Amino acid sequence: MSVTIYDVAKKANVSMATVSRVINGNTNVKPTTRKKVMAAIEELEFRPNAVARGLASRKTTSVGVIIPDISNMFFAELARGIEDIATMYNYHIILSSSDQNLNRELDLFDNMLEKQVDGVIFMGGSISEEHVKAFNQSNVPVVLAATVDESNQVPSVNIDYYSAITDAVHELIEKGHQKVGYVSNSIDSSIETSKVNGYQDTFKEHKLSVDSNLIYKGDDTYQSGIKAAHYFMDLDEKPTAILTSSDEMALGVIHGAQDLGVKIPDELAVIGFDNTRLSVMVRPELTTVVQPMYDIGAVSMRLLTKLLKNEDVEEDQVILPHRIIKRSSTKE
Amino acid sequence: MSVTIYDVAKKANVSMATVSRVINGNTNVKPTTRKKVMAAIEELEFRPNAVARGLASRKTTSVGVIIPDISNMFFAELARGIEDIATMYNYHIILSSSDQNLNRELDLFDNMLEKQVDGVIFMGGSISEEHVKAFNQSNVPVVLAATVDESNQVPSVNIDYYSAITDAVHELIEKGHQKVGYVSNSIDSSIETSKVNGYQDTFKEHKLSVDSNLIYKGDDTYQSGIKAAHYFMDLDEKPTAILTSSDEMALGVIHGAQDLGVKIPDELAVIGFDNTRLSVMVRPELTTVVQPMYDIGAVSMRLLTKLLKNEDVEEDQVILPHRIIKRSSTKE
DNA sequence: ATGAAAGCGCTAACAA
DNA sequence: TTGTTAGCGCTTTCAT
Repeated sequence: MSVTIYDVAKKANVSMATVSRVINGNTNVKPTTRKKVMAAIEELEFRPNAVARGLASRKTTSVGVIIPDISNMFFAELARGIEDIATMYNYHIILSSSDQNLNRELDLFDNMLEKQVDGVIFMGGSISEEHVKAFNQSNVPVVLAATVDESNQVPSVNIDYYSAITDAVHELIEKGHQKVGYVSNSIDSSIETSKVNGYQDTFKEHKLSVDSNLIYKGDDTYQSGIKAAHYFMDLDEKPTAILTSSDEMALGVIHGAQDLGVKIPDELAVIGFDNTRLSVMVRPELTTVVQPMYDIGAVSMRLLTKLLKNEDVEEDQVILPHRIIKRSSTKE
Repeated sequence: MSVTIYDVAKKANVSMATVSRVINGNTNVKPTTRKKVMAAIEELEFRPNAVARGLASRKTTSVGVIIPDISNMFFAELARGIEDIATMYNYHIILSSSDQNLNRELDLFDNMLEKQVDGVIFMGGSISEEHVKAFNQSNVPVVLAATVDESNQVPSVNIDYYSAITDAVHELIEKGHQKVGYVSNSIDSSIETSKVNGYQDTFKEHKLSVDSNLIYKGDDTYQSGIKAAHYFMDLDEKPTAILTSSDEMALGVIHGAQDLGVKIPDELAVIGFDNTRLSVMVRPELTTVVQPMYDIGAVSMRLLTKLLKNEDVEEDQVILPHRIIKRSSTKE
C-alpha cells in the first residue's frame, strides 16, 4: 500500500516513535537522527496520513463552515476571510451550504461533528433555541459570523445593524428626506428585525411619521429591487429616497426607477447596504453602508482559533465598526 | 469520553460487528436485533466517528476542491454546482482557494491527499506538466472543472471556448461590425489562448484584417473593463463593437464607454462572456455568451462520483454546450 | 534522546 | 445471522 511511519522507521533504523517526533517537530530528537529520518522520509516520499493522526490525537485541524449559499457574493466574501485565516493557522475547511434551512443546518452540524471537526463557523439567518442547544451539546467551539444569537450565548462577530441603519436614515433625514422607502430582506432574521427597528425608530426620534406602506418586503434579489422601485413609484405619496437591506436590491431599485424615467439621485436618492463590489458597478455609483464582510469572516476564524487553543478571549461578542460611504446615488 | 460503537454493543447485548452492520445498513441483521441496536443508538445518542471509519475503511467520503478564488462569482457558482451534487452523493467538500498560484495549488493538492480525500475537483488557470504528474502519481481520481489540460490526460468538463468566441465574433461580423475590440483575461491560460485564437481566426476566415491594437489585456476586473473602454475610445480607428472575456469586464466597458458619452448599443455594441447574474444587472442589459457554470460544476462532480465508484465513463473529456443570449447591449 | 506498547473507534475478513 | 479478531497509521504515555 502506501508508505507509513513504520516504513520510514525501518529505513532510518529508529523506532516509529522517533519518526513521529520528527514529523511533529518535537525538539527531543538528536540532530543527527533527525537528519536520518528526514532523509528516509524524502526517499520514500512519505506523506503522513491525517486521518490516522486525527484518530490518535483527537484533533483533525479542520473546521466546519456552514454557510447559507456560497454562490451569494456576500457570503462568498465572508468565506474568503474565513479561509485566509484558516490557512494561516493551518486549518482546513469543510464547507457546506445550508440554504438557510433549519433542518439542513442541524444536519450539517451533525455531519461535521461526525467528521470530528475541531470547531465550526456558522452563518445563517436566525438562531433558534435548537441551534443553541445543538451548539452547546457538542463539545466543539462554534462562532457565528454575520449572524446574531439574541440570547448572546454563542460567540459571534457582527456589526451593529441597528445603528448602521439608523446612521443611514439620519443621513437621509438631514438631507431633507421625509419619506424614505425601505426594502427589507424577507427572511425573518433578527438582523433584519434590527434593521427595520432602526429604520422606524429614527423617524420617531425625529418626530416624523412612520408609514408602513414605505416598507417593501424584498427577498435579497436584484429582481425584488426592481419590483420595489415599481411599487414605490406607484404610491400616491412617493418616497424621495429608498434604503435597501442589500446592495443587490439597491441596484434593482436604481434600475427599476431609471426604467421608469426617474432620475437618480435628483428625484430619488438610494442607499444600499454591505458595500459589495456591486456598489461601484452601477451608474450612478451607490452610496452604501459598509459592512466589512471579509473582516467579519477573518475575525470569526481568528476568534475560533483562540477558542480552539483555549487562549482567553476578553470579549466573545465582537462588534466591528461600520460606516457609510457616499457615492453618487445620493446628492451632494 | 464520547459514546463508541462498543458502548452501543454492550447496551444492546450484541457484538460491535453487529452494531457496525446496523449503522452501515448491512442487510444481514435480524430485524429484531436491528431494532434493539437502533434503540441503544438513540438512547446513548451515539454518533459514528467518521475519522475512525475512514481509517478502517480507507474511504473518507470527502473530496477536495481546489478553486482559484471562492469570492469570484464565476467560481462560486461552479462551487455551488459541485457542492449540490456532492451532497446528493453524500460527499463532503474540503475547499481551498489557490489564487491560481502553482506552488499553492500543488501544496493544497498534497494536503488534501494527506487528508485522504477520495478524489479532487480542480479549477485553475493552466495545467502544467507538474500538475499532471502530481495528479497521476496520486491514486485518487481528479477532475478538472472549467479548466483545460492540453495534453488531455486528466478528465475534465468544459465548454468549447474557441467555438464560443467564434460564434460571438460571427454574430458581430454579420451585423456589419468590421472593427471589434477584444478584452482578454491577462492570465495566460490555455482557455484564454483558445479565445484569442478564436477571435483572430474568425476575422481571417472572413478575410478581414486582424488589428493587434484591438486586443486589450484586461485582468478580469470591472476596473480593467473601464480602462479598456477608455483605451479603445482613444484609438484613431475606434471599434464599433467590443467583446470581453468575462461579464464583469463587459460591465466595465459599458460604463466606461457611457461615462465617455458613447451610446450603447447604437455607437458601440458589447458582448460579454459567462452569463453571470451581472449580465442583467446593467443598462442596457448585456448580450453574452452563456457558459453554464453551475452545470460544469455539477457535471464535474457527477463524473468524479463515477470515477470513485469505478463505473465506466464513456467520455472523460466532457464538452458542455454554449450559446449566445441576446439582450440589449447589441442591436436588433 | 529513544523505544515499546497501548490505544484512538471503526471495518472487514473469517468463523461459527 | 452473529461474534471474534486483526488491523487501519498514527500519537502518546511510560520506561530506559
